[in-house]
Amino acid sequence: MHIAAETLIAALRSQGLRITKARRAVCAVIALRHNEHLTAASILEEVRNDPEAKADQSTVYRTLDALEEAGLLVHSHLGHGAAVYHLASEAAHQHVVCSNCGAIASIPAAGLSDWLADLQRQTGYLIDPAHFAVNGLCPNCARS
Amino acid sequence: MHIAAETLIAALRSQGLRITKARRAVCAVIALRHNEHLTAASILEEVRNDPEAKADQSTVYRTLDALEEAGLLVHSHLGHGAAVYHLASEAAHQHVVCSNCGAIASIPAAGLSDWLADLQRQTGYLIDPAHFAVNGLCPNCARS
DNA sequence: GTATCTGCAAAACTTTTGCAGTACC
DNA sequence: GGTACTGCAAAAGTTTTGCAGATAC
Repeated sequence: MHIAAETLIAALRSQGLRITKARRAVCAVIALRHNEHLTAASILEEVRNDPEAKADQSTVYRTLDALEEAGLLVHSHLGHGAAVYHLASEAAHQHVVCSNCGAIASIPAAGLSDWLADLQRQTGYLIDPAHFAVNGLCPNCARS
Repeated sequence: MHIAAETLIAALRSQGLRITKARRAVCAVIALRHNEHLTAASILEEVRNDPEAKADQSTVYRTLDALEEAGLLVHSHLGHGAAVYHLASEAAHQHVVCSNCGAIASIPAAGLSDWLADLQRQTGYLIDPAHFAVNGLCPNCARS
């Protein structure tokens, strides 16, 4: 799965939002690293490494909010620490979070749709199948 | 499902931990309210309402840690706010969290074991089937 | 008696917000 | 030119930690 920073930028523009250096920088990082588990902190650090572009913490958060509002990004609070962001356009996948060390693994969603449909019927909630988290112990921590 | 505060206390004692007023108070709240979605804050408030027993914030957290360490309690960070605690002895269940307002609903686990087994094979993670979270929109928020 | 636990206070961490100035359209 | 965005700084909310004194065993 690949997405260009320009795609994100274009989407922001089409929402009537202004395109600034800070927003370009954040979009660039997301486009480049979307297959990792991005946190606001890691995005901020990455942006700061780029001598061309700088953006404040609050601007990063505001940009992430804007992207989420535009439906391009989703985030959630998986473990004990910071929220994880990823592209809404990515294939649905699950996260497994280590209860001990916080390590995160991804696995594709499969064999879940029936269960999710049931869940939706039972709770009345509109389930977001693209994103949820399972707790467990990662191989390392399980050994101890 | 019912559990007595004494059961929790006994478990702590059997771990070689000392039984104090603060720990009794926290255990009492958990025993009483375990079917709600307990947060550290709500437990603290409850303990403070009891004129007999008082416990500091940090003591509540440390007691919750101790109970978790003893395998009696689990907690996880479901939404944007505080972590939710519940008894490990409770029947496995899932949480559905509203991405918008943070409302939480529970549903029983069913039809998931196969999928979880697969997940365990694929990731090497030792999955905790008793606890995980699905994101979605609650009926109220879904309407808007 | 002594190791463990508590309360207090302060810090750590993530995220949000107010506001004056900057820059996009 | 005017509105939207940015940076800075400070606050809010949850959880952790250091330490001196208290208490369970």
